[in-house]
Amino acid sequence: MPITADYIRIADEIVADIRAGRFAPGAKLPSITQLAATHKVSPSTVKQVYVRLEALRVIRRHQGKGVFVNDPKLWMREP
Amino acid sequence: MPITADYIRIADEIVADIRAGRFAPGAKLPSITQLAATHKVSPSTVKQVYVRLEALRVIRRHQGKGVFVNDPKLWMREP
DNA sequence: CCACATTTGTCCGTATGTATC
DNA sequence: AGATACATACGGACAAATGTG
Repeated sequence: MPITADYIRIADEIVADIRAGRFAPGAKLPSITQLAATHKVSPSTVKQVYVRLEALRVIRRHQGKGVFVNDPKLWMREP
Repeated sequence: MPITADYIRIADEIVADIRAGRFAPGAKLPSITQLAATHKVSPSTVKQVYVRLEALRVIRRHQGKGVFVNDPKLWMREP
């Protein structure tokens, strides 16, 4: 049974949170520092989470402002 | 005109290479060390390239073997 | 306008582990 | 056994954008 990497697990949790409505489209996600603290990982790891979610178009990163949830219509898809 | 980050520029070049047929589906991409050398960036930056391309499903990373091109049908799309 | 704190952006270097050849 | 290659995580350094006072 493979253990999932932190940066993928955390990314998946954020996607699940969005799908569950715990983060609305346009909402600001926790800062890198905060997320690192709550998940007990380094800021570098959280940055990688956000790089991944940005590639998936789940979020937009905005330097100096924060990280924001994209409209799910932009990224939701089957499979 | 904003300058693009290395890890995005390199990722885009690889996608362009695939679209142009310079890398066929299933082909093995250059190793991280090689790609870092030819682009004059650090291995860390190339890893970030591959994390991004994996999220976009352009490639599969296979520990100990290499990085391979996915079938474009898996990831090509109109935005 | 300026100073400051906060936040993300990018890149680098290192350490350790695991898989493959 | 040894070499090669990717996997993950961490830490640091500096830049750039933003907001506040």
